[in-house]
Order: sequence, then C-alpha cells, then structure tokens
Amino acid sequence: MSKILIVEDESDIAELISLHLSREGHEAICIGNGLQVMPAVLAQQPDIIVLDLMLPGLDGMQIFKRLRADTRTATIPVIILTAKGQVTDKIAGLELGADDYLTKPFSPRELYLRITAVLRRVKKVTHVSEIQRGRFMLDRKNMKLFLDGTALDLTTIEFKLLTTLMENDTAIHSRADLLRDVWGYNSDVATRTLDTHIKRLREKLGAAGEHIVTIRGTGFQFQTELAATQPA
Amino acid sequence: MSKILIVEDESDIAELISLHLSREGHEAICIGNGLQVMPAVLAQQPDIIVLDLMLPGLDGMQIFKRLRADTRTATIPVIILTAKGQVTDKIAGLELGADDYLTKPFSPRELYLRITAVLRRVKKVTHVSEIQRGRFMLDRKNMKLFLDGTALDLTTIEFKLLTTLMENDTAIHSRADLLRDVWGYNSDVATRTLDTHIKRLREKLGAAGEHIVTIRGTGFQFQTELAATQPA
DNA sequence: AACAAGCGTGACGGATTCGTCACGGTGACA
DNA sequence: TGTCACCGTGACGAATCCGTCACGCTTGTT
Repeated sequence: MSKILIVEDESDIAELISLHLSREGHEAICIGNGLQVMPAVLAQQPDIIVLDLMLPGLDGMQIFKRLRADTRTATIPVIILTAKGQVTDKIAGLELGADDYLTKPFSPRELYLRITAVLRRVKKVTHVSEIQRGRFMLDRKNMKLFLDGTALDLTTIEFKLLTTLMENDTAIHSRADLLRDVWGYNSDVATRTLDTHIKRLREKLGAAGEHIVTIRGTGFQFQTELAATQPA
Repeated sequence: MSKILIVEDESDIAELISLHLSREGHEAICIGNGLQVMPAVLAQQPDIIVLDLMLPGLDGMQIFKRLRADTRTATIPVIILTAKGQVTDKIAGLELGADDYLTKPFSPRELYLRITAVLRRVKKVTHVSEIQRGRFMLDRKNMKLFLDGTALDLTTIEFKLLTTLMENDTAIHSRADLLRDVWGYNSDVATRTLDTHIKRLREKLGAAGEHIVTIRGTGFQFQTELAATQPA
C-alpha cells in the first residue's frame, strides 16, 4: 500500500484515478490547484505524486520545479500528466527529474502500471543488501558474487557458505559453526562435505581462493586482506 | 547489552576500551593480572572476554588455555589482543579456540566491531532481512519461507520469484517484468517457464497458493489479503 | 454459441548440484 | 625422523532442479 497524491483540477478525472487506485489497494489523495500544493505534500508525505501540468492558476511546471528545489520533497517521485499537444516541449519535465509522464487521454490502468513501476524502481534502489569486502562484493538480492567487478555464479550452498564466512571476516568459523549455520546440522557430525564445498569455492574464485584460509584444527576464515607472504 | 570482561594490565588502554564500550551500551569490567582471572570470570559470568596476551606475570596464553580447559568457561568467546610482532607465533591462539584476535595498536571502534560480530555469531542474532506479509514470512538469510510458522523449502528460482512478487504486493508484475527480474531475460520471450514455476510455487504453498493471483492478460500478483470470495 | 487467446498442468530429459568415499599430502609433535 | 591427526582432491552416483513441450481448460469477445 502506498500513498499517492494527485494534483489535478478536473475533478472527474481525479475521481476516476482515485477510485481505480484505491481499488488496487493504494491510498489516493486528490487536491486541485485551489489548495496550496507544497503544504499538502509536506503534510501528507506521499510516496509518489501525480502532477497535471495543465493547471489553470499556477503553472504546473512551476510547482514541479518547486518540489524539486525543496530538499524535503526533492526525492519524492513525480509522474507528470500532459495533454496530447504538449508532449514534446514538456518532456523537459523528465530532464528536470520527473520519473515518468503520461499524455491525456490515458486509461487509469496505464497510470496505475506506471505508478507501480516507479515505486518498484525507487524502492529497489533503497533496498540494496550487499556485502563489500575488498575485491569481493556479495549481492544477496541476486545471489551473485562480484570479484573485481565481474560476476561469478555460485550454487545455493556455495553462496551461503561464502556469505557466512564473509559476514564476519577476521572471525574463525569452526567446522561445527559452519555446519550449523549453512547446513543446519545440530550435532557435530564427521563429514568431508564442508571440505568439498570449500574446495569448490576456492576453485571458482581462482587465485582469489587464497582469501579462504584454513585454520588447522579449528576451521576456516575469510581474510579480506591477505597476510603478506614472505619472499624467498 | 552484553557484559564484557577485559583482562588488560595497561590501565589507560583498559579505560579507553571500557569507556568506548559503555558508550555503546555495553557493560565493561576491567581486571589486571594482579587479580586472579579465573575467579573473576566465574563470578562475573561475562558474555565475552577480551584477553591481552602480553600480561607481565602469568603468561596470557596460560590463562587462555585454562579458560578453555575448564568446562565452566570453555564456551565463553575470547578475543585476543597481541602486540604487532607477536602475530605469527600467537595465531596459535586461534587454533586453540579463540574467536578472534586484534593486534596493537587498534582503535576502540575496531574492537567494538569485533565484539559485536562475535556476539552476533554466538547469539545467532540474525539480520532483519525478513519480509512479513500476512501468513507469510520470507527469511532471506536462510532462503526459507515460513507459512503460518512452519518452514517450507523453496528452490533458488522459486524463492526469488516469490520474493519478487512479495516485495511489492498490491503491484501487478507483468510477465516481462518477472522474466527480467528473476531470470534476467531482457527481451520479451515467449515461454511457459514462468507458468511452470508459478504452478510449482502454488503447489508447495498448498491452499495458500491462492495468494498468487493471475491477472489475465497482464501477469501475476501476490495478495497478502485475499479478496472475499462470493458464496453461492 | 463459436472462436481465439491466455493460462494450468503433467511428463520428460538434460543439466546441475551435492553428499560420500578413498586416497594422498601436509603439518604438528614427540 | 616417524607417527598421527587433519586437510585437499578427484571421482562417482543419487537426487534435485529446471526448461520445454503438448494438450486441455478457462476466459473474454463477437
């Protein structure tokens, strides 16, 4: 559920949009130009704004510029509505930082799709869950490992094993810990499975496999910075 | 809040650490080597011990071995402090079961980070990478789905598909969107793959599979709250 | 009612994944 | 130096995963 502020003077259009959006589970608030837009935005804190450029009083573009100038509202996504003829010269709106635009006439469904698309895009950006360690970057969302910028495909277990190791670099992960965290084994079982997967990980990492260090008799450790090797 | 026992003879270092840790909301207790370590540990029952190996009297390593030998203290995490030069020969500490080590000089912040990392690992405190939607709870970390509290195993693709759907419930995900987000397909390809995986997901969800709704001609949608079905 | 487009479903086979085992190598310690 | 515990590695087979296809059903339209 998202809160959507609609700035539109034609009340029938506003109602139509609002009805459709609320049916899809959103909260739609409509205001015309008679009311001040900026105070309404600050009061309502909408997730997204739908702005008609063809407002009779203050030019819609002026409102838009004001929204972008104020730091409190600059990050709120805006979808612009224009009439058919305005399109070309008003695409300037996009260059000013609008997230999308729509030309009248349009179907409520179309607007809805644009809104959800924009919301998804915005929310995705702020929802990144990544682990950065030196040359390594773990992308949880896409279950990928980036090594020096190039993507590597890992299997489910490999990914989880590496994630566990990397989440606490500098920490030693005992065999029992890893078997518990990655495999869910409770009791300490004697198995070579862990070793095999460590090996497969190191293989995929190539030379960078050295970052997975064996602590003999104890377990394994991910070292972001490799200890300097003594030259001969 | 955790209780941390610091075994350190240099009082200024001990105070610095203690001050920093207490500012972060922890309870820090400092003792030097003049006092008996083992009795202090047994009396205080700390959540974690920070042990300086460079104690003048009894060797720090001896204390550490004793901590590990006693069943009452063997499970308490220990972070070892060493001077720069000692590193290589003292890594032996790790093999004896230390959870982490730090070489002097170090910043209090660094120690704090290590401590919280170890505590998190031990306490199994998981990150908040969870999505809650009605009866469903997605656990990103363990790639599991909890439905009404019981865990369901999903395959990699199934998990990602459901995650994508659930991240924006109320949004309709077009076939093209899903193929792009889950499979990484760029162009719109005609395939039944998506349908097959939707079906497999619904199967695993059982009756709750109804939460995945088909929007004919458009795509799919995850509905946290099912629309009321009209009785006959 | 007839039709077409869109969707659900079962089955199949190739590909991947993963646990296990045996064997050889390596480091620790006496 | 000998011994032993521990670790690395290659191979193998079972299980799973997953894309594809054919076919039938459903839905919406004329």
